[in-house]
Amino acid sequence: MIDPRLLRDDPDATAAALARRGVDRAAIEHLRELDARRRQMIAQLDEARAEQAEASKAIGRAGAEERPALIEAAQQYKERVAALEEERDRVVADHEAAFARIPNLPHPDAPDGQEGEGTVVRTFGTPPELDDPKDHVELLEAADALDLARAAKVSGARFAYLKGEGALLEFALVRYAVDVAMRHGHVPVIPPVLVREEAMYGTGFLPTDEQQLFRTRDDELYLVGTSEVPLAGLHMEELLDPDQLPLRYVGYSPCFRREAGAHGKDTRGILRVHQFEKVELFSFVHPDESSDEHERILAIEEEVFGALEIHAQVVDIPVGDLGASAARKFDIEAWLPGQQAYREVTSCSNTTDYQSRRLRTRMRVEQGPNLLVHTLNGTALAVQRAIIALVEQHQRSDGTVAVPSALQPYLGREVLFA
RNA sequence: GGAGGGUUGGCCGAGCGGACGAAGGCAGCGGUCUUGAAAACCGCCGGGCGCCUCGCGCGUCCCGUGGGUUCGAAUCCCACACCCUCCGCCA
Repeated sequence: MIDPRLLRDDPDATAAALARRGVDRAAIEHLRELDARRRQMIAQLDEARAEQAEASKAIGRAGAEERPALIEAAQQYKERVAALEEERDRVVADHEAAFARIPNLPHPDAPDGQEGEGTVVRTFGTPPELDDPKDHVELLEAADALDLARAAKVSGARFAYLKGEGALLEFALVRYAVDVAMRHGHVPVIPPVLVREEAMYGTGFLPTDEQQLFRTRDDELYLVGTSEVPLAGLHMEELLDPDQLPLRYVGYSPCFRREAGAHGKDTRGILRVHQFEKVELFSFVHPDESSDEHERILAIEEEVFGALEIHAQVVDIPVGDLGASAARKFDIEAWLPGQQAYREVTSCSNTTDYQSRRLRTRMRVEQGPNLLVHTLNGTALAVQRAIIALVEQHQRSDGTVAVPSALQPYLGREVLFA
């Protein structure tokens, strides 16, 4: 949710910023009208309530003989307040619904453009030289580290079994990534992965991404698509002391995505599956510090992949491809020899106060009004995609995979699939 | 799954239809005292929204959440959530 006051105080600049994300002027005007009506209704209702309270208090002070007449006279206030409350509720609901669908204001430095038009900021690592690269499915299945056929029988398309060294690879990568994050001050967390609607709404996945979410039938809970959701919710409805900030976490959890609308896309292997595991970075920071924190999180991501000796590029995502809650986003795209393409392996977003406004996570300010904190999230390591990049880039002609030295202590071996 | 108890401000804890945003205590902040500190004493000490003559003002809402009764609800009624105890089940 954006700040309604911004629209009130500086409508032109706000409209211009939102126009970059495709929100048109008519929608802006509609929001302004709803905001004005809402405030008018609140003022009217407050006034009516003040009158009613005054009348009621007079009854309390009055003697027994005067009361019946006063009570009768007070009846009218009750009806008027009730009518105004009803109208206020309607206006507030309209206001909420309209604002909930407005995406976050883009960061001034975020580039214009649509999906696929991002700016490559830099590349790192050395591109592998491979004569006849196999893709991850060939490599992993040959080593019995991946079983897609049986997963399809048990769970359907876009599910997988990681077995043997495939399963060990996950344990090693996760622990490795968590260690890197912890070195940078992030506290490890295993969060709940079933959450209430409120948490989904608060993080901006509802109402805009509903078709991406798995929902439980009997309990009105959602399976999270990322641990960003429960991590963001960790401090909902809290007023934090400034000296508690920044709060930095690293979560490990499975992630569930319906991938509706992605039919026929990335159907091979484990690049795009309904269930995967991810190590996620999350920070709550003072609003002045979110841009710096964003760079910090991106640096951790680069460290994770850099030390795995994976060649990749950092992309500044254009405003047309941002999620609803993000003001700016950087992806790391690793080179996948099996596809001869750079594909997204991490993503980090600065969601400024968009999530904290809905989740009501604030910080105390000595002088002046308390502030909403800024929240940021980033992928330390998405297990399945990291496995793909790792085995495809470090494969050797005999189908074995060289383990980068940073991972060897975690895996307990120098070569996989031997 | 069954039975019972609970949810009040940063914390503890009173209040059980009218003067209650809520006693009292603790913590915190400011002051008096003191060479300094402690103690003692005095004062301050929640949040949201709205208004504006933008004043360290005014109004309104918030005692788990949402409804209801009433001129008036922290207090009465209903539903839900969460926590605790016991039984059952269970990694």
